[in-house]
Amino acid sequence: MSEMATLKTLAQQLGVSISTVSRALKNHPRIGLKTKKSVWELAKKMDYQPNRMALNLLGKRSNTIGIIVPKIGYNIYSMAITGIEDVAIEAGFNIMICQSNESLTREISNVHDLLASQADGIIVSLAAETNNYEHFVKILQKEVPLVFFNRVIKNLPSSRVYVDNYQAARSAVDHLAQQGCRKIAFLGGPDFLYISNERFLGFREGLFANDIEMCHDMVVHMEFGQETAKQRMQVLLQNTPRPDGLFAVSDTLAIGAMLAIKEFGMKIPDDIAVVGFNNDPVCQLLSPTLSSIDQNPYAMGRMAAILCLKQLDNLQERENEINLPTKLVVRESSEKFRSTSSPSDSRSVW
Amino acid sequence: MSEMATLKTLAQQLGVSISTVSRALKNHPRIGLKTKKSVWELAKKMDYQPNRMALNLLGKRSNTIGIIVPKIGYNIYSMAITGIEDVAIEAGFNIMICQSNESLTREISNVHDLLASQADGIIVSLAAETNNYEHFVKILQKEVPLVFFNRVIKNLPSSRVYVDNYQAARSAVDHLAQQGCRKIAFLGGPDFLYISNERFLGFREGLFANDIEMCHDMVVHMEFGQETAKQRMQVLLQNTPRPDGLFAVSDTLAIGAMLAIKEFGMKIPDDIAVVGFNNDPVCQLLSPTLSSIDQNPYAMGRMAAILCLKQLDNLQERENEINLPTKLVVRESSEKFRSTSSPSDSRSVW
DNA sequence: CTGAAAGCGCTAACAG
DNA sequence: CTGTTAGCGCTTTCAG
Repeated sequence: MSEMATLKTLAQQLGVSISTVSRALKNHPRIGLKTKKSVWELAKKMDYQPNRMALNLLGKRSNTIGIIVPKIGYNIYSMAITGIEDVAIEAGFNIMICQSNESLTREISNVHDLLASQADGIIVSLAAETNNYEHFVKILQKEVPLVFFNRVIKNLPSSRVYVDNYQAARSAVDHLAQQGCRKIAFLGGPDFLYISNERFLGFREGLFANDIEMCHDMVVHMEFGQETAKQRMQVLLQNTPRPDGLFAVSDTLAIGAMLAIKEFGMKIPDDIAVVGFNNDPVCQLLSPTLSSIDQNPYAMGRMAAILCLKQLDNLQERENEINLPTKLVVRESSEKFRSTSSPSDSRSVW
Repeated sequence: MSEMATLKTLAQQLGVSISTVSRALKNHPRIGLKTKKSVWELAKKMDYQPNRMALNLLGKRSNTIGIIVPKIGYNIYSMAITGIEDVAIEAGFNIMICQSNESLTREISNVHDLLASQADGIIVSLAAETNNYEHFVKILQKEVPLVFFNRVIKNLPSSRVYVDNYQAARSAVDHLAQQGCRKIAFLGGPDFLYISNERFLGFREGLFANDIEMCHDMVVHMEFGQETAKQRMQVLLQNTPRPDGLFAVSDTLAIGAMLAIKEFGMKIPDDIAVVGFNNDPVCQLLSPTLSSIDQNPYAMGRMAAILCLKQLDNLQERENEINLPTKLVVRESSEKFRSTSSPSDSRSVW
């Protein structure tokens, strides 16, 4: 790398002291106008940029906030990251993104990397595998602000941003019941994952409220992954009774299930109606288009970043909890009686 | 943030000098065994972590490589980033990801941010808008390693990783011609974008080689974006003659076009055969499934990172050029005569 | 109005 | 085997 201009360089060339240059650059009141001018000019000419590492060392801040997500390729995470980024940049922070790849081991090493890099705050959405929270306790011990979003942990003194998963699931089941479904299956993530469980509770309550009996072998918990979902659905389709409705806790799972259903020769939504979760853009491209619950990941990311910065300013602000609204977007995959009055491709129910 | 343990802290507690602690921690040969032990123990107990900022300041390296991509949500970029990340982490580097959002202004500010953060190297895939390269010249002037991938610039002394777009496009056209298409349309990105142009040249040559006349109003250049592509395709469908084949330089454009074709009431591939570019996972989920050119973005990312690190070690290694292979993945959208012998959902042609 | 000096956390000569 | 010193680039007292 070419020798960067430093305060020292500038000072020598101008025959003044380092501190004068420093002050001139920051428009300090008691610096001579002509001195200021000449400093400014030389700085521009030499393209001087203050050395961030020195600043950071001095300020004991890295001005970086770390992010850990399962995979940046999942639409909700790329959207959430964009939200975090927008807030962070505006506040003069950089972001450092890590992918856990749904692996606990990797997530632990992500945490260590971020801590070693002196991240000023850490924002996390859990890996599917994560059933052990020691690495997060470490963050807390170091008093580094910690915010969870989407896949959150409840019993840790940290902030959380997520949606009312219980209500969202209930609304999905209500909708399926309205479509005439009486045997509704549930495709969920690992059962120790809080949000998956909340969605299950909402599901169960939905069945109850609609006088539908819950059939235990229609409730499936698994790792996330389209292929796994497909296999699990294939099994469900062999069982008797066969489901006539399906609620999946992610669009990826719903898609895997749809593939299985099609291969099995059944029609969606006529034989089985399907509702997913996340409202991934791909939902609109499927045939049939997939009904799903939208949770506005961009807003979730923004909120998470805001809470993180708040903690940085004021340690008291630890442990905030924000609930964002969801909306069920109804599309072809769950609409057995096609509404004749609906002009657009989907209707939204808040 | 709680007071982090520093060398000073440890030294004071042990009643030795800072340098002794430093040396003990690095297993320096000439340090007493018992001293080492006690240092090691206290360090573990206090969870000492060397301060990265201090290290960086000293080494004049940030140990960070910067990445600028149009959008992390695009599958090829999230895959490429994963490739870069894997290489970088193994080499002890962190990555800093920026999104240009296809905007030149944003890209310029990304470059400034990364430069200000003292990125040790920068890896870029151009924004669609970018038709001015001054900001990259600035990187070069500072002698910061610069590597382009996928959307590259040719006439700048930097490294490049991309595929043989010309050949890839030719193979797509050859395939369409084999399917009996005689009026093949082209949906491209901005015409000043090098790779889009190369794909156009391959397209043109493909037509020529197959004795097909090029019809100028079947060649469209535009911003990237599904909606725009849909609109542009709607126009093409009104024209006479109407295309019976389509090659799009990205899957997003192909998808926009497919939506237009369906709405217009034509059948894919029977009336119009379609081939996209990138082999996004969504290709397999569409109806019909979309034929596309795969360019192995993960490998592209890895390669870009490797070239970047090489430049860091040795400035002479500037300006490497790597060409990765592509393969055309044939799916339903372009197979007019369904092969009876094909058991799987797609055939691959290298 | 400007300069000198100390210090952020760490390493690497240079001395013992 | 261990301590002292200087210095990475910058800000910030404290002295002029």
